[in-house]
Amino acid sequence: MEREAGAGIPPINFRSLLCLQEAARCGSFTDAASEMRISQPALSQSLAELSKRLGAPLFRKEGRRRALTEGGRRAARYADRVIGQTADLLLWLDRWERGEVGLLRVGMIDTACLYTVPAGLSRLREEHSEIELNLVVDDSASLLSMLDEYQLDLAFTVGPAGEGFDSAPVAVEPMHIYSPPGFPPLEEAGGAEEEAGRAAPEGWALFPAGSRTRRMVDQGLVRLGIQPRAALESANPTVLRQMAALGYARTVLPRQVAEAGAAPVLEEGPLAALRPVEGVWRSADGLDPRARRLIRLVQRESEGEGSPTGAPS
Amino acid sequence: MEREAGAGIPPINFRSLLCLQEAARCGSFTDAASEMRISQPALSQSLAELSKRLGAPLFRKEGRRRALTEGGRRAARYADRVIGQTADLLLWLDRWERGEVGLLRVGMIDTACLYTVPAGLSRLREEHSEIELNLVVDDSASLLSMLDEYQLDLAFTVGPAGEGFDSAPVAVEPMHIYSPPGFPPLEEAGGAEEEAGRAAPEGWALFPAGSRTRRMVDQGLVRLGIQPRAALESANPTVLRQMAALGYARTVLPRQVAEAGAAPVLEEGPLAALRPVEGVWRSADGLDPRARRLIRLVQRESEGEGSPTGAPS
DNA sequence: ACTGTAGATAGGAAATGCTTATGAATAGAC
DNA sequence: GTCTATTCATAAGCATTTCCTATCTACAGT
Repeated sequence: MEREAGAGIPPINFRSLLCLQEAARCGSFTDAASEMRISQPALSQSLAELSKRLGAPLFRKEGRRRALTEGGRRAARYADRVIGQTADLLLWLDRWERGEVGLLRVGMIDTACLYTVPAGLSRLREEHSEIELNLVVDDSASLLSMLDEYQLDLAFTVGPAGEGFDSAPVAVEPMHIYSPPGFPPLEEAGGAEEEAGRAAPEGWALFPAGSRTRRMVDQGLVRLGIQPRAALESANPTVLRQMAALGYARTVLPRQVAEAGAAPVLEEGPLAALRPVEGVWRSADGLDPRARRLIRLVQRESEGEGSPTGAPS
Repeated sequence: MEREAGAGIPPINFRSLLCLQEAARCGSFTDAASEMRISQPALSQSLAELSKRLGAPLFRKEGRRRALTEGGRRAARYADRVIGQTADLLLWLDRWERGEVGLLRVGMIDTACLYTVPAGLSRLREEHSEIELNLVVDDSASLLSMLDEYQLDLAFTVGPAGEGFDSAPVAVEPMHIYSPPGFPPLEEAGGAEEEAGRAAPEGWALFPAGSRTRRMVDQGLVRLGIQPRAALESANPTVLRQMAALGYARTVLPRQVAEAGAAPVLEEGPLAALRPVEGVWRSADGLDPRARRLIRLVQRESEGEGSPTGAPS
């Protein structure tokens, strides 16, 4: 047998609970009705209905007034509780709608987590400590699929987002070619593999094949007349910087990443790509209010550094 | 300004909360509707109304199904709570109507408290420990006025109860004249005040003038040709017995009282009155279910001792 | 007995809720 | 790709509920 949850519960209307609460408080139907801005017969009937549905008398005649029975007192306490809980729920839902409370699940690519987003995230936690945050760091493609599967509410990824998503730009990261100190000039790196005096560079340290950034970088390098061979692949830009810094390979990095490390300093070459970082969400559901708040804060905090060119819808 | 308690709370119907609960449980509107034995559009509309009234979206489209939003989950938890509390209330009210729980305020005259009622009271506490008892012992007139003022639900008093009250008999107490051991024969007590050899009785130890029992006793004594002079008045029958036992006066007592004491034993004279003890309640409100239970138990327990001749209505 | 007050009842209008029939969007099969 | 089944939304009609105004009954105080 199925559990018959809630079976046999009569159709009670909240108005009738308010009537009961007010009548209990006022000790008079007439006063309670005028407090509630409804007519006396309406309140009277409402209470009669409630009594019938609860299956017990809530009032007894006492002179020409009506006094609560014991069951009535119990029902009134119940009404107080329920109305209180309802008021709480309404308040919470209102704040939820405004984006002041609730859960926000955010996905970010590495550089967003390292540079673009954290300032805004801090501001959000300062200004709205009741927003619960869930953070995930992964590559753009994974984040977008998590977004699509409702495991995230917002993702900061490399644009463009594509079908089914809306987005707002939060930063544009200039990606330059970076070479280890003392590497031969870049022009020769494209064709001549053998170099006199010291070991020629084996290849490039690059984002993984198939990633959005890698595609972007490949195209940029091709435009520069370079056909790179990937000697090392990593989704972690810090790893790429480290490899370059150790002299194993050239790489292509967002400038913030390249400049972030301690010495040794990499030599900045030409611009290979402009990587747009966007806040992305499912267009079907619209932008979560908490997500909108975060995007705004991220944009404000990164003003001047990246180039936020549009506001979230 | 008045406190605007519960203002702005929309008219929510419990059906819609049940819909939400069921939809959350089933994960499907169609299934939830069939569980609730209503049509799918009814449930769908009910939820749409609820969402509108709460002012927040409870579901989002996810494929061709609808999934709870965070607000929806919160609202569903709220619905669970409210429905649970409602079920509790309904259960309690039902048991209250059946007289299995609740408060019972009982008033009793002394002898009822001492002899007639306690056995029934014990049974009631054994069988229905959830009935909260409030006991008052006083004279019949006081008890009836407390009953009238809604300070009692039931009173065991000397009948008849009178206008505005209903009653059920629970016992009839034979009240005999009791004389101290060695007192002169009763015939002489009426007229001759002086007696040879020892001090004649000063008079009678009687219930207070104005009390129901006193009136009853006075009439009985008159019928026996006795015009009693009250040497001592007390509402406490044990006091009367004690005075008689000490040889100060004759008295008229319910037999149970007279026989209850330790030695010395009083000499039982003729029957002066038959005092009816009744369970009494306000006719306007009908008999409280708990009171009915107690009356039944008192009648059953006193079977053979008193003479219960009728059942409570 | 007269009067004012508290609540109940009656009749009608508006809102709410339910039903069946149908439409739109989606997932899965072919 | 098209076809089909499924899931929910929408529409139209009817029943119920809820509220109003007007009136009535019961009671308390004079």
